[in-house]
Formats: sequence, structure tokens, C-alpha cells
Amino acid sequence: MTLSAREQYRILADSVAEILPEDEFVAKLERSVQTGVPLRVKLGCDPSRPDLHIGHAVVLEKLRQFQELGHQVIFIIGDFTAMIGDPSGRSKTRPALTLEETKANARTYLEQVGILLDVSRAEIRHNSEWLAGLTFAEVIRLAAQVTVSQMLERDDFHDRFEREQPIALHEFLYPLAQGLDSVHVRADVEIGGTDQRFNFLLARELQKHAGQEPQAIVLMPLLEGTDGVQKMSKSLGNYIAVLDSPREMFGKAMSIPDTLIVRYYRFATFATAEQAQQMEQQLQAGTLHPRDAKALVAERLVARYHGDDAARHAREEFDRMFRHKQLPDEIEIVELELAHPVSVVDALVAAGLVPSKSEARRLIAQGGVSVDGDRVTDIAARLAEQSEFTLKVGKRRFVRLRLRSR
RNA sequence: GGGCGGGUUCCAGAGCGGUCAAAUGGGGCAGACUGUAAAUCUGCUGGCGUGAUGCCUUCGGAGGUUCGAAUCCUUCCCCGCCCA
Repeated sequence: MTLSAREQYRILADSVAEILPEDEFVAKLERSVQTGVPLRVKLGCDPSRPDLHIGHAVVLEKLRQFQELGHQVIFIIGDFTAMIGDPSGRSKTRPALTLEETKANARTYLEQVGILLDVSRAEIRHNSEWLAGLTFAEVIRLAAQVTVSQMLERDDFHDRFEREQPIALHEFLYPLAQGLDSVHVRADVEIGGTDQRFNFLLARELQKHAGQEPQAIVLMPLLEGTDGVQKMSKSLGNYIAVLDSPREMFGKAMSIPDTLIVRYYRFATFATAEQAQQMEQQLQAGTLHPRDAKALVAERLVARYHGDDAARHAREEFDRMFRHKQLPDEIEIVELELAHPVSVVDALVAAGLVPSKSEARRLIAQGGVSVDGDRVTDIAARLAEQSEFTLKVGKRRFVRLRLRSR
């Protein structure tokens, strides 16, 4: 069921941020169709951060399309680089991983990828295969292929250089290592987020040096995080993880700013361009309420990772909790041995709802704490002589506390 | 090797002998409002403790001067820029 190059292009070019260079990409597709040889499509993975979020999914979805069109997907586990310790930028201590950790992380990573596409059909390689054995002489020869000013073209290097912030020498080596990966797997296409443009282009240079046809580059848009400003990333804490529970996923999706609704619809739930456009119009015309639009996006998102039932349930629960301010139907139960009388402050800390007593006092003073539905107003309040309480902090932190007397 | 500028609370960044747990912004949290964990507004944001202008621990590390130090001195570590 091989589609023509043109049809493939139409599918693959949809929703990309950029394809570089466009004509080479088309030529590769045409040749693939003619010869029946699938394209080798590379995706690099960072095993130091195995938690996938829905921003990654934008790329994986595209990869899935390649796979469905019969092309060969290649995952490169960056185990070698992870073992050395990625310095990139400001993250101060990103400790070097052991081989075992790297392996375990890679496994988790691929499990999560498996939610979105068929990992069993993909080629999985570790870059330690070819990087670990390089001699220093080879590294120098490699480094000689690129100039410092070329390196400084890269956005973040440039930026840091301008701002007089440190750039460690070995940071220059990472793009080179990544580029070597492309050479070693003979990638026809490399796919990633738009922030990878420089690295991917550098890989083309290395491939040319190695006498290979340079890879085409498919760049996917970077999804903004739930804060609506910065790109989604784990370290910024503005992400929705692929493994988030339905409730969390739904809630986080509901917390995105209105301006992001259509974008999430499109790139997080993979609505078609037409659907997205339609939503946009309805929002503008006022026929679709932003809240409802967001709920639709949230529900579709949950449905993708947890199924339709879970999605519906998450939606109902969200309405119950936030529109009607009732309790969720499942509350974590914490059992503690505390002797009466127990102060509310102590209970909050013991139940793990707040990190310190000072914090608990602050929250009470601000009216953010309730016990069995009644707001606590007194910092020195104590729990009544009963064995079970529902503690609530803010709008969405609940615990059912069971006290056992000793 | 030399010169200069730096290392402050989650982040950025003021402070430069007491009035500093430390300005301001960001982030986070809470409240009000609401259409949601949107937006907006308000408050809080080291720990312990309370009828408190209370106690303790923090300003790269270690010492020291002083009644008193984030602020001065010594030394060590780290970073940036420039010159060589």
C-alpha cells in the first residue's frame, strides 16, 4: 500500500514547523517510492530524562506517520553522552549516569514511546556503540570539521557568549556527537523540535565529510508549556507527562491560558488543520465557550493516553471538584498514629499536605484550609475527638486522615 | 601569568557595619472574582513558635575584627571579561 511520493509528502509535511531542505526531502521520498527502499528516519533520545511529556508527543506522532508509510524509524539512545553528563546550559548539576541507570531509563523511555508508536518495528541503537571507542585523535579530526564561529551561530551559545556566561568547551562536542550518530546510522531524515535546527544541520556537514548524502531535516513545533509562555519542559515544571494520571492530565490541560487552546487542540490532541481552524472561528464568533473548548481539548488528550472512559470520568470529576466545589470521588487515605488532641497544623504536616508548620499556619491564616468542609480560621485549632477527617488545602489537595490511637 | 568584575533566599537581582530573614521582578502557594487549576485583583512565600517588638539557621567555604557582619579583613574554592 505504498503511497505516491506526493501523497506521502502531503501527509508528512502537515503540521511541521519546517523541512530542510524541502527539495531534498521530496527527492528522497521519490527515490524511496521508486526503489522500494524505506527512508531511515532518526530520532535521538536523551536517557537522562526518561519522562515523556506531550510536547515530545508532537514529534513522536510525526514519527508514527513515517512508520505507517513504511519507513524505518531509528531511535538513538544517547547513552554515551548521558554517561558523561550533559552540561548543557545552566542546569548546574546533571550528574553523570551509570550504565545501569542509562539502561533503565532507556527502557522506561521506550515503554512510553510504545504508547504512541510501534517500537518493535523500530531500530534501536545506542550511541556508545560508536562513540565510546573513538580515540582522541579521531575526536580532534572530528572537531576540525567545524569552526568556532560556526558553533557560536547556535542560538544558545551565541546568547550565552554575548551575556558573558560560561560555555564549557565540551559543550561544543555534543552537537558533534549527535551529528556522528546521523553518520553512523546513515540517516536519511532526522526529526526533532525546532530547537534542534543547528544540531541537525551540523549533522549534514558531518555526513558530507563522510561522503554520505546529507539527511533531510523535519522540525516540529515546540509546544508551549501549561504556563503558556515557555516551551514545555520538565525542568520548568510546566509539562503534562504522558504518564500523568487522567485527573492530573485533565486538570493541567484546563490550566492552560485561553490563548493556547487551539494550539493544544492541534498539536497535543492532533486535531486536523480544518478542525483547529473551525474551533478558532467558533471561539472568535463566541459560539464556543473557551471553557468548553478547553474541556474538549482536555478530554481528547486524556482519551488518547487513557481511553475514552477515563477521559469522560476525568471530566466529570473536574466539574465536580472545581465547578461545584465538591470532593473528588477518590481521596488518598493517610493513616497516622497521633495522640489526641491533635492540632490542625500538626495534622497537615503529618499528612504530608504541607512541608512545614509555618507553611500550614500561613495557609490557615489565608483561609486555605478546611477540615470536613469547614474552613479553619484559627491557627491554634485542634481536631475534634474523632478518628477520621477530610483535610483540604487549597482547591485541589485532599487527604482523608485516619487516626489510630496508640 | 597580569588586570578588572562577580559568587545573596526557588530563579533573576538589590543591599555594602546595626532599622536585614534581607528591596524589586519572576515563579510558587492562598484568597476574592469567574467560565476552569484562564484572565484580573489582593495577600503570603527560611524554620520553630505564639495573646509576642520571641527564638534559631541562612547571603560561595573556613577563620578573624567588632558590642554587632550579607556588608570590613585574611585565606581558600568557583565563575565571567580583558590583556599576555
